[in-house]
Parts: sequence; C-alpha cells; structure tokens
Amino acid sequence: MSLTHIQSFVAVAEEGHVGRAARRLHLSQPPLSRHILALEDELGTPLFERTSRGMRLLPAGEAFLLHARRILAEVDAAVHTVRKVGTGPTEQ
Amino acid sequence: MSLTHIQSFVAVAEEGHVGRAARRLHLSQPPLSRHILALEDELGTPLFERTSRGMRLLPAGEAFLLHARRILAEVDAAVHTVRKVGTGPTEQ
DNA sequence: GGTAGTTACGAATTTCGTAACAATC
DNA sequence: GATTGTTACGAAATTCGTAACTACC
Repeated sequence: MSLTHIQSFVAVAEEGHVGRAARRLHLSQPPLSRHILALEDELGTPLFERTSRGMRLLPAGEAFLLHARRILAEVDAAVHTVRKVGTGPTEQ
Repeated sequence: MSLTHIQSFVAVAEEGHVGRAARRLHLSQPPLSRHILALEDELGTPLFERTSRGMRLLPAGEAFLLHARRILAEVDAAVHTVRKVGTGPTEQ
C-alpha cells in the first residue's frame, strides 16, 4: 500500500471512470488501473464494480474511501504543520 | 513522501538510532538514512539533530511524529475496516 | 465499431545493499 | 580505533507508457 495508490483510488472513486481519473492525475490508464488492482489484491477484496460505463464503488470501497480521504488530509496537515514549526521561532 | 518514509521516520524517532531502527525494519542503514534525508529535503527542514550517539528529534520532528503516527494508525484502520466489510454479509 | 478496463512487454526510474567515507568520542 | 551517520555505485526491483487484447453496448 502506498500513498500513490490511495490517491489513485480516491480519484477513480470520485470520477467513477479510470480514463478521466488518469487525465486528472496526469497519468495513462494502465498504471492507474494497476494501482486499483494492486490495492484490491492487497486488501483481499474488490473495491469497485466494473460496469459498462465505468467504475462504481462497492460497500468495501465506500468504507475505504472514508479512510483514504482522512489519510491524505492527515498527510497534508503533517506537511503544513512541519513547515510552520520548521521555519518557526527557534530557526534562523 | 511515501508511507515507507513515514514508517522509517517513526522507527528512527523511537529508537533514536538509525542502526537499531534499520535492524527493526529489516533494512540496512544506508537506505534508511536516505529515507530520512529525503523526508527532510521534501519538508524543507531538518527533523533530527545528529549527535555523536544517534538522532534526537528537533521540534519539527516532534510535530511530524504526532501526524506520522496518526497516518500509520489510519492506514491500519483502513485495512481492517475494508477486510471486515469485504468479507461481510453480502459477500460469498 | 465505440467505449470501457486489462494484460504484455520493453524502457526508464527508483531502491536496495556492499563498500568506502567522514566525523565524533 | 570504535561507533555513528552519509555518499558512491552497480545490481535488482519497480513503475511507466505504447500497443494489443477483452468485454459490453
């Protein structure tokens, strides 16, 4: 599991479409499709239902999405906090 | 930034020593040292003070440690939640 | 036949470990 | 000189993109 995979998952979940998510991430479809497959393989369960029009979240995917967003938000918060402290009062 | 880097950071923060953290992670020292350097480079500020006996957290590192632990805990929770839902009532 | 996701495969990138280095006691 | 972290560098592993494939309207 990697942050890249998590970002990919969120993009596909939000777009409901690997192709659009790939464009949004400036990536081609195959690697993005592989990210999702790797995630599903690692978690041991499918996260999406493949329809003729795209990808629809399964219950496991809905559950993962909540955590995924929290993880990415926490990473963001970590970066901002550290940058603030790092350039803070004691720093030259 | 990757989850691997975050795990490496937490191990070094807890051990106060790259060598011990490397053994704990089943990794050799150089890659682990590089993980920390990459993290510091990406965050734009040092996280540790290098002493003659090991690594001591700087204020920026202390701040990052709180977030890092939350990120790893959230990843863990995501895995467990999805596994539970995935093998849940609707699944065969 | 058009639109969707996936698989094959070679090229580019990343990451590892051994060895050598630098610095502090 | 022993113990620490870091840099050099070649080998191994990963990840990418193009092209080809499969499946469903």
